[in-house]
Amino acid sequence: MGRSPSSFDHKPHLNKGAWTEEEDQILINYIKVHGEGSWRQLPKAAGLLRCGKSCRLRWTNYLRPDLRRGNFTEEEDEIIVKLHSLHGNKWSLIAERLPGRTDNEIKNYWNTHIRRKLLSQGIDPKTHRRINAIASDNGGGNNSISCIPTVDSFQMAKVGKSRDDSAHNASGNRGIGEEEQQHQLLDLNLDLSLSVQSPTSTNSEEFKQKDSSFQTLVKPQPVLSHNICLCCNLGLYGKEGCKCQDANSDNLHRYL
DNA sequence: AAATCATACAACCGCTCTTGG
DNA sequence: GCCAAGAGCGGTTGTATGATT
Repeated sequence: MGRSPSSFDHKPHLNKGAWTEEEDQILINYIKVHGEGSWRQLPKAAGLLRCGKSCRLRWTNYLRPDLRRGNFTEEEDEIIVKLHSLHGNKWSLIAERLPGRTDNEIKNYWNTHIRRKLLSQGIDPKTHRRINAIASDNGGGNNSISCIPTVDSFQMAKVGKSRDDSAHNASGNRGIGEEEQQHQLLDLNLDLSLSVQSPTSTNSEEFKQKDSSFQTLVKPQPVLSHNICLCCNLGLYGKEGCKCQDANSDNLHRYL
């Protein structure tokens, strides 16, 4: 469908590779004046020897003023794992829920940090299920297409964090034992898997559905059925950004 | 100090989706 | 409804930097 993907490639004079400060400045200045959009025309209009695609990427992933640079926080970690367990590699969808983070950044962070962490904990980062559980599933001859994943990984990520923390703590205080952790995980092993998903479902519908299931099943404490903000949906009630105490907030009902 | 390996992340590539004529 | 252009997304690669030998 559409034009050939490489149609922009046969312009030999286009720059590639790392952007220079000068190029960045030109792009920033141009967008300040003209705003985003029309990426195809932008390089020519701005006087950049780049393809529009490259300009868009540079702006959205690096130059946008609302970007939040720096390390991911523990909360962001948790959010990413949760959302990935719901939506898989839908990085743009995940990025929507993390203001100031880009899909590219999250994708990179997933591949370099979280993915590895989950693997080291015996969790398949694709399915969010314990690796031996997957093996036994396969042995069971279950041919149904799997799987909207479980939340094992999220819980394990949290456990991992606390493990890491305790490892750094000389006193070695551990809240709960390995077995108990395992037990808790089993309790929360929510296999939301279904058969083949309807091709007509839109992302947002899909998102709402999954989010509501997720919220219903995962949230451990009682939840009011109204005025729930994003933070609460992600288990961050009362933390920075939580709007639930503000009954008039525009961010309310975001998921409901 | 040099070589090698590992990691992080910016940028590119190829594909699909959306939109307008 | 069809087609082409533009935009966006996810996967992959290239390279700079840090750690280790």
